[in-house]
Amino acid sequence: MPSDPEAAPSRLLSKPTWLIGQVSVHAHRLLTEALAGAGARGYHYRLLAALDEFGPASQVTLGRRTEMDRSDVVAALNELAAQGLVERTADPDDRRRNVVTITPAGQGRLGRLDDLLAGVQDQLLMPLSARERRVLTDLLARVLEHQSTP
Amino acid sequence: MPSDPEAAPSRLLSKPTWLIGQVSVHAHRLLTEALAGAGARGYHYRLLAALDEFGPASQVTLGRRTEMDRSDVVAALNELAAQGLVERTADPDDRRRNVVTITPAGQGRLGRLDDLLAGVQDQLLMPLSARERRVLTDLLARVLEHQSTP
DNA sequence: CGAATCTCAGACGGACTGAAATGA
DNA sequence: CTCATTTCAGTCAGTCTGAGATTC
Repeated sequence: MPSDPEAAPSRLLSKPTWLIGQVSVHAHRLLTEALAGAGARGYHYRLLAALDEFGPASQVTLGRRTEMDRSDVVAALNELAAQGLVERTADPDDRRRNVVTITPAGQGRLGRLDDLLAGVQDQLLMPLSARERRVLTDLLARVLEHQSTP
Repeated sequence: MPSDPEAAPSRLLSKPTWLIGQVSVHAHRLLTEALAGAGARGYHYRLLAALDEFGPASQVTLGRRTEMDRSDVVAALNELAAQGLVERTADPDDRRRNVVTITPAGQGRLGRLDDLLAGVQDQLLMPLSARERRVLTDLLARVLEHQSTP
């Protein structure tokens, strides 16, 4: 019976795809727990961030910007609207569309979630210096950029 | 209507947790597709790698080493055994246990999957130099290490 | 007519839980 | 009796698909 029964095979530990997957699981758990503590979910933050940055938008556009399924956009907006954080109004130019707008309350909420998520980044990247964090972010962004432009 | 309807909010694009999640999704897709082309799944590779590196082991031990659920270990081993890549034998010291062993055919298979996965790493990290790849791997490993030892 | 948008109900694959069977 | 291991059936949450209603 070998020494450490918890150790992962070195084949896996040395593979970027494995490391990224493991870190991603960890990050997702930190994120979900922090948001749950504030009564929110990742979908809510994504939608509020998109509305705050780009202004009012239709639901399909929101789905594209936040990488969300059309179905999940509907459900998450229902929850946000019930709390008065966004408003749905019929688009006068195209009455198939809902134009979704962030409310002042929604912006306040977004600000508080921003602080919360900044704490999560800090928690995740604890072992790295400020410089190393920038390097990591830069490398990841470049890998991601290349994905969309092959 | 703003310019690029595909652009994600900068709040998200600048957050390590978001970047890691996006890269992880991309990496997982590359991995799954490559393995599917060879008629395999990630679980198969993980199990073969653990068996090759640490030698014969019980199913619970394999589950801990590969981060797999006990249930999924059973199913994946069934598939590997059906192809003659592993063998299950009763442990003479504790007959509750199955001792799982990799066969020569399994080692051959593992070698071929290794080549395949090396290609996937290359594909994922295409935009980075060899040095940058090492830096990225090192930073990720340190973040991960800190997770288990808080 | 065909195409796009919103909405809901249900499907679908992956991960996990519970419990039976076996044996220490 | 209690605990550990293997195994299967079933559950569960997250994501996506199909279809209907509406409007262009």
